[in-house]
Amino acid sequence: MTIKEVSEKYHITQDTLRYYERVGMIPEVTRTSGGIRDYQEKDIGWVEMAICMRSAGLPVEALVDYVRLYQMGDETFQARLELLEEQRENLEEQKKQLQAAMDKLDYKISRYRKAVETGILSWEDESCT
Amino acid sequence: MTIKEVSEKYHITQDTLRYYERVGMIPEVTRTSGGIRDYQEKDIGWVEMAICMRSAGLPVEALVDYVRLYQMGDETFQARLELLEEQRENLEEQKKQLQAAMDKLDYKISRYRKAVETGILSWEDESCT
DNA sequence: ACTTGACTTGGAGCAAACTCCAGATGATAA
DNA sequence: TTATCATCTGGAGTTTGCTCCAAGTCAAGT
Repeated sequence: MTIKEVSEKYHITQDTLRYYERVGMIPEVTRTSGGIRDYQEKDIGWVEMAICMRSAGLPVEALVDYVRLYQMGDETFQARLELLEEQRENLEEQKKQLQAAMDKLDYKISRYRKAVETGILSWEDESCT
Repeated sequence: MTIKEVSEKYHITQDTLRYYERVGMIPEVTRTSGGIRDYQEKDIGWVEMAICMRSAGLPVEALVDYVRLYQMGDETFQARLELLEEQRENLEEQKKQLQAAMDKLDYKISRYRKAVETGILSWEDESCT
């Protein structure tokens, strides 16, 4: 698969794909004899995972660390597990904050809607605690 | 409440508090006659809301827009509601991506744990599709 | 062989969201 | 009143994560 095909499949620019590889967020991609990227299934697997993790907000650096450990082989097994667990906890925390903000937004939206109905268009508490 | 007290209460730097005000993410804070910030309840309400929304990833610009509309008065009521609804949808999307990443992480972690038990320390699919 | 178009690299540029700094001013205690 | 400390402002600097560019190479069609 060419870089163009991968970029179209995952709606991500070619520049970003090269960037991910350059910084080590994914391992080096398979090349043709001429030096052109030719994404194999395993390369695409890494791309998918990178996109998924980034879309959830995992830092690039965490993924770089993971790939580095992965390439160091089986001795880094425990370290990799710990890295994943740490990132999982971060996402858990992030989820809580997301939910808190959504709850607040929902509350404000419901009040705005009610205000539209009644024609009373203002109130005091912007924080909605 | 002084800026120091607010910064300690919400674990946010004084610089960030000033920045939020400077860019218009919160309305201008009440001042003493000497020009020193003296956060009142309503100021703190805005700070709380700003911190909550930012922690969920809402862009600064969206909050600036909201405050601007708020300060323009009742004519902007509908626009404010729409802004909130749009941001709510963004969070909904963000939540889905977060969940997808968490599911993937959970799967990987469970495989790593199983591998530790059995002593078989590697497998092929890094993408865990 | 030559042209056209996709792909390559290294490095520069950019937007977002802070973060830090210097020099000035305000508040407080001796 | 003077020293000390907190806070002020405007502006510069930093970090993260891309994004763009120029100059060169590769590949496919004529």
